[in-house]
Amino acid sequence: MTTVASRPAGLETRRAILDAALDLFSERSFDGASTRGIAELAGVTQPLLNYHFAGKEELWRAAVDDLFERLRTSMQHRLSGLRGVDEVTIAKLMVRHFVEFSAANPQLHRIIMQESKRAGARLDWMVETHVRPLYEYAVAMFERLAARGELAPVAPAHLYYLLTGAGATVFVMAPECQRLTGVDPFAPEFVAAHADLVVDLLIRATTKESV
Amino acid sequence: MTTVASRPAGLETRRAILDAALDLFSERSFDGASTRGIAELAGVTQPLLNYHFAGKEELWRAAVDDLFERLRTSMQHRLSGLRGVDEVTIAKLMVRHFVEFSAANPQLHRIIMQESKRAGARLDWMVETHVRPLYEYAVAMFERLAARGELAPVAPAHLYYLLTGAGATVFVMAPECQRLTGVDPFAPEFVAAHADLVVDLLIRATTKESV
DNA sequence: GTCGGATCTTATCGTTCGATCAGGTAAATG
DNA sequence: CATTTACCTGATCGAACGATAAGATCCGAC
Repeated sequence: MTTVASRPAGLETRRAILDAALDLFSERSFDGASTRGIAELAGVTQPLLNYHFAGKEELWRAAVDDLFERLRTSMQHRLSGLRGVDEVTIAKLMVRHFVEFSAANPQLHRIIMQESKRAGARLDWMVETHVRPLYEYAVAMFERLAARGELAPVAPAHLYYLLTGAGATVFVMAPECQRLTGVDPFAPEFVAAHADLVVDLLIRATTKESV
Repeated sequence: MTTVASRPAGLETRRAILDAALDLFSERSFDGASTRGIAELAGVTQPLLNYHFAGKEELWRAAVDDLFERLRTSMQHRLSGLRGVDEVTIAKLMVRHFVEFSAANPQLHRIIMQESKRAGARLDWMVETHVRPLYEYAVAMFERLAARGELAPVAPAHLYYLLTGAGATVFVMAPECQRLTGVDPFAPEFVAAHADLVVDLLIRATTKESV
C-alpha cells in the first residue's frame, strides 16, 4: 500500500482509479457516476482523474478496455492446453467460464446492459471494439455445432442473447436477487448450479429434435 | 390532441409526463434522466412536473406504478376465460405473454435491471411493491409443476432469473442487438421465435430427466 | 360578470457537475 | 546542491441540475 518503489507511483494510482471507475460506472451508469465519487472511492482527489485521463469519457473507455481485457485473458487461460478436445466439450467449458466470469465480474454485464439500452457513441465504440469479436466467435461456434447436428440451426441472435441473458442477469441483478429470494447469487454453490443450468439450457434445449 | 373537454386537461398532461418519464428513466437511468429532458419530451415546461408530482422520486414511482399496472392488467386479460386448462399450458402461455410484454414494453426490464444493480430505497420499494407478488406467483407455479413431475425441483431463484434473463435481455439491449446482429428484435417474427425458444427452454430444459 | 380554484409559465434559487488553473511536493538528474 | 520532471492538491470556473416562488391564464360556479 505505502508507496515504496522508485518512480511509478502513478501506476498504482491509475489502477485504483480504474477499479473505482469500473465499480461506479457499472453500478450507477455513466451519468450517475460522478468523478468526485470515483475519486473518493479511489482515495484520491478529483482533479487527479483529469491528470491521468483526458476526461470522464476517456476514463470510462479505459475502464471498459481493462474489463474486456480481463475477460479475454481469463478465457484464453481457461482454454489453453485443450488440444484434441471435441467442440461440444469446449463449448460447454466456454459457457461455464462465461457464467463464472459474470459472477466474479458483475460489472461486465452491468456496463454492457447499461450502454446497450441506448444508441450512441459509447455503444458504437464498445460494440465494434469489444463485443463484436466475441459475438463473431460465438456465431462461428454455433454454426460448427449446428453443422455437426449438435445444435439446432437457430438464428444466432436468439442464441447469443439467450446465453448472455440467462447466464449473466442474476449476477447483474444480485442486490435484487438477494433481497427478493434471500439467496446470495455470488455464493460458489449458486454460481456452479447456475452454470450447470445454463450449459444444459444452451446445449440440450436447442438440440435438433427440440425446436 | 387539442384540449376539448370540460376540465380534466391535467389528466392528458399527467399521462404525457408519465410516458416521457418512463422512456427517459428506463433509457438513461434515474440520475441520467433530467427533469428538463422529461418535460421537453412531454411537451411541457419543467416546473410543471413539480406541479403534478411531488418531486423527481415521486414521478419515478408513479411511472413505475403505471408500468407494472399495465403488466398486471395485460396478464389478467390474457389469462381470463381459461377455466379447466391444464397448468402446463397456462404456464407456457404466461411465459409467452411475459416475453411479448417485454418486447412491447422494454422499459419494464430496463428499469428493473437499472435499479436492481444497487441496493437502496428505490430497489426496496420496487421489490416489495411490485416484484415480490410476481415472484411469489411464479414460485408457486414452479412448485405445482414440480409436484406434478413436469418440472425439475430446481431452486426457484435459478428458474426465475433464467426466465427473466433469457426472455427480456434481448429487448432491454435492443439497440445493441440491432447494431451487433443487424436484426430488429422488436420485429414480430423475432418476438414470436424468441418466445418459442424461451418456452421450450423453461419447460423442456428443466424436465425431470434433464437436471 | 366576477370569483375561485385548477393549470401552466417565467424567473430564479442553491447545489452539484466536469473541467481547468496555478501551485506544491518529492524523487530522479546533472 | 541546483534543476527538472512526474505526481498530486486546493481553489474555482461555467453549465446543468432539481426545486420553488410569483404570477398569468382559463374554465366552471354562483
